[in-house]
Amino acid sequence: MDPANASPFYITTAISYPNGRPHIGHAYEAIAADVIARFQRLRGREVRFQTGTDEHGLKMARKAEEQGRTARDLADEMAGYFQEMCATLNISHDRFIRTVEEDHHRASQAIWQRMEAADDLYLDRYEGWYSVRDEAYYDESELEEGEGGEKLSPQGTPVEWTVEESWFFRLSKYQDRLLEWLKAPGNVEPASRRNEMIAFVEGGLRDLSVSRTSFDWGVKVPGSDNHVMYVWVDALTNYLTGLGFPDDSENMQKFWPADLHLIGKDIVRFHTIYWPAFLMSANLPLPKAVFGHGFLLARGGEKMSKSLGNVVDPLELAETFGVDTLRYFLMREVAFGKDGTYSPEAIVERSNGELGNAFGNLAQRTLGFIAKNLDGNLPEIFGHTDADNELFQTLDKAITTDIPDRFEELALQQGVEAWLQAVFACNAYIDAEAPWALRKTDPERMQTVLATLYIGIAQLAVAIQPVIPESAGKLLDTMGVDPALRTYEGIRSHWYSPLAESGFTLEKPTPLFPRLELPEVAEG
RNA sequence: CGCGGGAUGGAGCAGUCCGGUAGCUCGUCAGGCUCAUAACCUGAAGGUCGUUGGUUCAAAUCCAACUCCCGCAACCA
Repeated sequence: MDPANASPFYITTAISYPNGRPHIGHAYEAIAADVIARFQRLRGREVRFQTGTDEHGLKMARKAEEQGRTARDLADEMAGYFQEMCATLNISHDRFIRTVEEDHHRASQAIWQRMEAADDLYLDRYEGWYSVRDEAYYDESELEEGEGGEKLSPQGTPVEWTVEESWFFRLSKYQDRLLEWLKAPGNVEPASRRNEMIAFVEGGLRDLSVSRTSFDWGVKVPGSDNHVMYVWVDALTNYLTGLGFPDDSENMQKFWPADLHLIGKDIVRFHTIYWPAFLMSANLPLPKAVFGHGFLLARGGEKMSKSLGNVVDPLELAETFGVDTLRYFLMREVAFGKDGTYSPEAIVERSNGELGNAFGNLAQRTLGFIAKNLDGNLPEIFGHTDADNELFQTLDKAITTDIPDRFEELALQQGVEAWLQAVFACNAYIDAEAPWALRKTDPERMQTVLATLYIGIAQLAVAIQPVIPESAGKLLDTMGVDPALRTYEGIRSHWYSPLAESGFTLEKPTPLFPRLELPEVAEG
């Protein structure tokens, strides 16, 4: 294998702020990251995949206070929901990190001390209009008048005049180096996000307030016990914590810098300006790529009574439509990096049309035919024709080039599209060769055709595993494909004849993706 | 000058960074097949790529201006 492909791969999602239950957006990000992680494993890379929750900060503290309990208690409950979501959606993370964990406090304090040692932190006084909701200070000139004459942030959120002693980070010092990093293609994607960030930095950077004294729900600043770190300082550090930082651990050596931070477009600034600056200060390598995906929106026109357009609980969606169907839909429907829409109608349409009719039915008609007409014995190959070889070439191109290349460049939608085209090619092949007709006229040719399809279906199943791991795995199990062969390389090897000769018997298959009906509407 | 997203055949969308036969899914029409989850396959119709101007041998794609639509309560990805 190519050494570049064999190198370790570290991918992270943003850690979720758990002051509410997981919504479809959290699910979207987790699924996308999982697809990428599984894809890289298929390529033979050693993958580390981290997700988790970002539990500190004033909003959590306030929320807990409102509910009359401790922040930790609230955090424990909410983190549980996020862990449950990951489990339900079949997310294959190696670590679910919680920022309240002991090792994370240690890591955050360590990076702080490094920044301090670099002379990048200084104590000063901060006063200004602070929006709790935005967790940001605003300049007087930025404020707007509310209806009652009260002051509002540019986002329309309430602001309070706040004075506090604060540690500051010399962000301005890194302006030039940040620009250089930002401008290198590949570091920040998609390009539209990159350009926004470049414009932001070119507008000039101010030093960043990085500690708070007004509450204590956070990581203590070393040597300043009345300060807790600004929530983003500790949140971003999670990517290091999970690798064992500050220790010179095996994982740090193997996986840092991260290959990909997958985040939402709303927090690109934190990940492509603050985070690289912190790392520069701490003298650590910068992540190789930060990708800001788009948001998922409910499709408009929700007045239609049969629309379920407002269902946003990802677990409910998974329950209604199936985990793999949801995963497939999100990857297939939305151009990765742009905003997208979802609706029950669209999910049902994709599932029935593409998973059910195209792929599921291809497997069903082929495997069912073998089970029925050959007593489940795998068909023998009596020499391939041009048509067979053409199909093999099409499939080979799909699984060696079209699909992996698109996935590699995070064009996930197009990768799935390429897979679907290969599925169509198999359906066209079976129609053209018509094994049901060959059954009477040329049984040997019939067997060869079925064997060709068997190989093709296995390749298709392997190729789409990252997206629909459970269904693809189940199909490959049914087909008797050794798990060790379920990689892009493995499934191209000479596995079919050995399997056929091993005496393996195919059971009568059951439909992989049953037809979905649009759920009955329970309009609230 | 609030921020951002968008305008591509009937619907929903890719493609726009790196100009060069306009692509996909669904729908429609016609035909084929009947192994299969009433699924599959083939063919066809249907687009001046929002407008205007510019650059160019060549623009959906680059530049300028303009028009229209959408989101910005909460949660935030």
